[in-house]
Amino acid sequence: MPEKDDFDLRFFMPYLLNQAAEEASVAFQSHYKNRYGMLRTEWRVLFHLGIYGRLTARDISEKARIHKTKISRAVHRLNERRFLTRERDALDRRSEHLELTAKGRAAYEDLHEVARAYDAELLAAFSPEEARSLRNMLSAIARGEGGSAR
Amino acid sequence: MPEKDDFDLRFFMPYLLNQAAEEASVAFQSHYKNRYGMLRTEWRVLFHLGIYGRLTARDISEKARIHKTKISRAVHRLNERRFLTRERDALDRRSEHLELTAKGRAAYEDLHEVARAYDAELLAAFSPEEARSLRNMLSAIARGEGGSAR
DNA sequence: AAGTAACAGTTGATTTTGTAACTAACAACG
DNA sequence: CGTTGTTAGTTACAAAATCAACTGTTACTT
Repeated sequence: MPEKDDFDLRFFMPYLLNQAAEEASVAFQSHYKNRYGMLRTEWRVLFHLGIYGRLTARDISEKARIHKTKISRAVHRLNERRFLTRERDALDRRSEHLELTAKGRAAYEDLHEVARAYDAELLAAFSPEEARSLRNMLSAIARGEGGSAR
Repeated sequence: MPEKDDFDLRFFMPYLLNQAAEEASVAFQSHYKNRYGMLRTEWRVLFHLGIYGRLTARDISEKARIHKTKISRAVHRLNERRFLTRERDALDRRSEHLELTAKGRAAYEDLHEVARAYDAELLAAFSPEEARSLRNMLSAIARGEGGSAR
């Protein structure tokens, strides 16, 4: 007799994570979308450059775990709109260094502040320990821990 | 002087949630994809019908927070492959009731088991209390709690 | 009833994404 | 050097998601 339902779909992790991610992303999306007409990947690229300063597409791809084609397109658009500059590396002419322009930096700083506020708000319902624990667990899952399947 | 980085993007909730959701979903995807050639939305629809029994597209759309066009297409495909049956409501002929066929139920039961196992595995790195807490927090976020923006 | 609004579900057009194959540049090895 | 292998980034094509408009049906209003 296959024991049926002591396991509820509503608590199935991939599902729950998607729901939560969707909710969180959509709510925040309006900021970079409305204010700067950016797509999610563009916003992420911007954010990485804002934080780390000067990176190649590959650096961003690794740090953010975003596929290089997405990065490529995002960079193209951000450059087109003068949010960043591209500069070929003199020694290795395959790669290029990306950097925010003044305009890009301004957008980053604005959004950074909004992000911080949004984050605080999202976690307001939880205690600091809970929030810390949540972040740690999510990081672990994101890194692909737990899983003999891996 | 705008205080720069006491706030790390890598801990920004929408970002973290997306990473974790992506990781978890992709890892599980192979099961319904390889075994039944289903897409993510199809699998979710199947799962909902498996749990709740008899639903309309709209019910699923609400419960799963999936857009109705996605549901519509998923239902079409699942019906085509005889995983579910569609039946017009006699009283309100706009809506139709969806139900799993024997084949659909078999697939559901199989995947249900796999899901349970996957879930356990995913959470193996955490204690039961941590896991419980994680689920609760994710549910809260998914429900859109915390947020004067709402 | 007639007219308008609201709703379930579908369809088609437009955007985005994902997958593969490609170009250009470097590296390593004989 | 020349061949083979790798890497950074781009592009083309296929798959999928999003958005808007549409069909058919029921509900509401007068």
